[in-house]
Amino acid sequence: MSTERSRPTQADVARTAGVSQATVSMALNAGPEAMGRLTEETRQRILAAVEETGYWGNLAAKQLAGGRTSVLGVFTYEPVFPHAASDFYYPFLQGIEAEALGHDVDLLLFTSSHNSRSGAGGEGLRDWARRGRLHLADGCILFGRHSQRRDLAELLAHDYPFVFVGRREADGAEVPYVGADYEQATVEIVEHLADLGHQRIALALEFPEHESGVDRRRGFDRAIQETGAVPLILDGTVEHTGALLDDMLGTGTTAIAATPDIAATLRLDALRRGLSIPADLSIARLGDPEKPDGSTVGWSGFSIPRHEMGTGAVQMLLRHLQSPARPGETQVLLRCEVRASSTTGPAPGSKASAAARSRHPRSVLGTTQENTR
Amino acid sequence: MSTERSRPTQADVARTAGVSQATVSMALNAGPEAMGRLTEETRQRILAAVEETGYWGNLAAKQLAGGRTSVLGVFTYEPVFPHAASDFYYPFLQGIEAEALGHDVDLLLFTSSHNSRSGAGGEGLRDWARRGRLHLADGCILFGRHSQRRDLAELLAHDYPFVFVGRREADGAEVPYVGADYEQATVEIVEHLADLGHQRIALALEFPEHESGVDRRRGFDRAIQETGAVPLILDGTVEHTGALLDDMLGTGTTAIAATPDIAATLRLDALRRGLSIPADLSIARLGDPEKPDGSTVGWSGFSIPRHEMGTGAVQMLLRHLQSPARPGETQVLLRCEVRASSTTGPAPGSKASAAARSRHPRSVLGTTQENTR
DNA sequence: CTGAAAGCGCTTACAG
DNA sequence: CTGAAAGCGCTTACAG
Repeated sequence: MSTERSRPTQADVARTAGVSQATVSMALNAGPEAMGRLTEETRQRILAAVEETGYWGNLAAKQLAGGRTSVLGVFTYEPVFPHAASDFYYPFLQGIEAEALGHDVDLLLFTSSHNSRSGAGGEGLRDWARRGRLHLADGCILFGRHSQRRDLAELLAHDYPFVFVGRREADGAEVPYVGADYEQATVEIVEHLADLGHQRIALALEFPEHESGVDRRRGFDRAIQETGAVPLILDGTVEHTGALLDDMLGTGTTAIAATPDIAATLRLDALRRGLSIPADLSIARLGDPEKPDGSTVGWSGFSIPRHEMGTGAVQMLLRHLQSPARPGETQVLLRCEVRASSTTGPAPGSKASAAARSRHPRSVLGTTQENTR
Repeated sequence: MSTERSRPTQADVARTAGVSQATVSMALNAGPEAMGRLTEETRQRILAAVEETGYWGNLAAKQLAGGRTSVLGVFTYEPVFPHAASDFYYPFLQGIEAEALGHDVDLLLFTSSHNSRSGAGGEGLRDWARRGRLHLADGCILFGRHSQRRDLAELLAHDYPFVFVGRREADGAEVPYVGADYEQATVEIVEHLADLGHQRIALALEFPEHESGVDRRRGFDRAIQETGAVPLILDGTVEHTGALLDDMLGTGTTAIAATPDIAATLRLDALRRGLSIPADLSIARLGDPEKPDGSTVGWSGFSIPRHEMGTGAVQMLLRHLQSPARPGETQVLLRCEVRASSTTGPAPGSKASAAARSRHPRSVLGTTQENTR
């Protein structure tokens, strides 16, 4: 309960403790190693003085003098505030938080909502960057689908420490990230379908241009090569799943791998047309749904280790903060949990046996492990 | 695209622009008033140098030297991250954001979720405060139901600028807030019921101890005095609305004012018992529901000016930041929109006319205006 | 084991 | 109209 006008400083504490200001600094930041450099008695005296004066510390000064703030920023290209789509992002945040808590660092949310609304008035990340406000935090965790390449490039050029949750690219630079291995997961899904006897397999991606779409596409192509199945690339929009169905049926395609929202509406469309799943058509879901649809369908597909991506990103960031990132150690892909369930089955007319499923035991078990690319 | 190892400083900019460091500072912070103190030509030269060097500014230094960061903090005692209850809080945040955007200040979210989970590891606001991290922002907007009095007292004692969204009390100190006038709104609701001929009126509050409950209770008591109705104070829990109904029916009470969640379940209970609303029972809702129940019921009751509370709080905070708050100007209550709809009607057996409703024309119009207490 | 001193990158009077 | 200087509150070598 200080009655002074302005906040007490270390000098104030030092005065009432009868030591020098530098000693106060020592006592306050004493890591285990420096601990022995102070008498326990003076340390206690100083702590008492801290209480007495109501000293709080001045982060700005601390930071300026070269110390860390122990604050990590979180910037999201998606609206963080409650919102339909945000259920998808919640697990990421939980992971980030849990990990931060474990390391005793605080989290600061840089709000980007200017960005996600109308676009008026703000440019999101770049705004924060340009004004130097990003440096309120030692480094930053980024996530969200609508990231901008030039943002990342700018951050990289300025040597600002950050880690993206999800694989991202920037022009001519190595973006640090902790992502999910969509490519491998998609490979396994397509192989699973081929094993079930499907000869013609379709792919529908909601965001084919996006990194997450590119990865799935790459996995699809690879698996098609390996399995010798006939591919059908569909122009994927959630709105026109009817057209997708027509295309598939017209070409004799009996299985499809699709991003979650497309898969869900496609399934409903198919059922509405009297098709039965998986007897007439197998559908596999390439990821977790953005918006939980409350369905209890036993989807075949893979799920994204969102929590682990969050914790992993924080770990990587803290690591980079301690010692500069070495190239090749900045990009990590986590394994997705792949599972076969009730929306995929043997191709119509084929006699794929139960044994077919045993080809990828690992994927069905869904172990999560790191993969450095 | 600087290739230097560390971030460029004003000194670097000054060197390449051929001016002094202080001049760079001037040029960069030139408010309209100081604008005339620089040649347009040198200003341009400096801005060019800023681009060239990739200067970003150092907020810590800026703050330490006495300048503002132009960053406002937002601390919420509720989970900000997507959550059932958060729909209730969204409008507050929208208001806060909109206003901040208008004043060109950025918003920082101090995450408090440590707090809302298990309580392990963190104490929320006090954590931020003690480590001095609150000062990353010039001041702070607070909200959420689970605020701690001692937190506010501590902030006040340290002269940290903040404004609470919602009326809050602290021991022996004047907490700055922009709240909603629950007392007046409740008065109007009860008067409305009395006007409809109800002689016995019940009150059920979910959080009677909380400031928001105390205010409603005060309004209820006042209106009971004025109208001469017989009060019935019910022990309000959402879980036992059945018991509430019994109490009411047993005492011949024909109308009730209740906080939103109680009102909603009470209504369902009543309907289930074959009661008709409002013919047998009038129910008025004292506020907005925390969790939208998706009902399309035309509730009689009042709604909380959440968006305006958000904008008002930011305005007050910015005002206090410019010039220290004068006592008496720190507590504002906004008017709630009161409306009579289909869950309230004439008391059974009474002959209250339509004219009864005209007694409080203002409240029915629901104008929002400030009220300094 | 503790203190005196330099310096972090700014802003803000104060000189010229 | 621009520059030199002090100072914000810390941390971190460097002396004693």
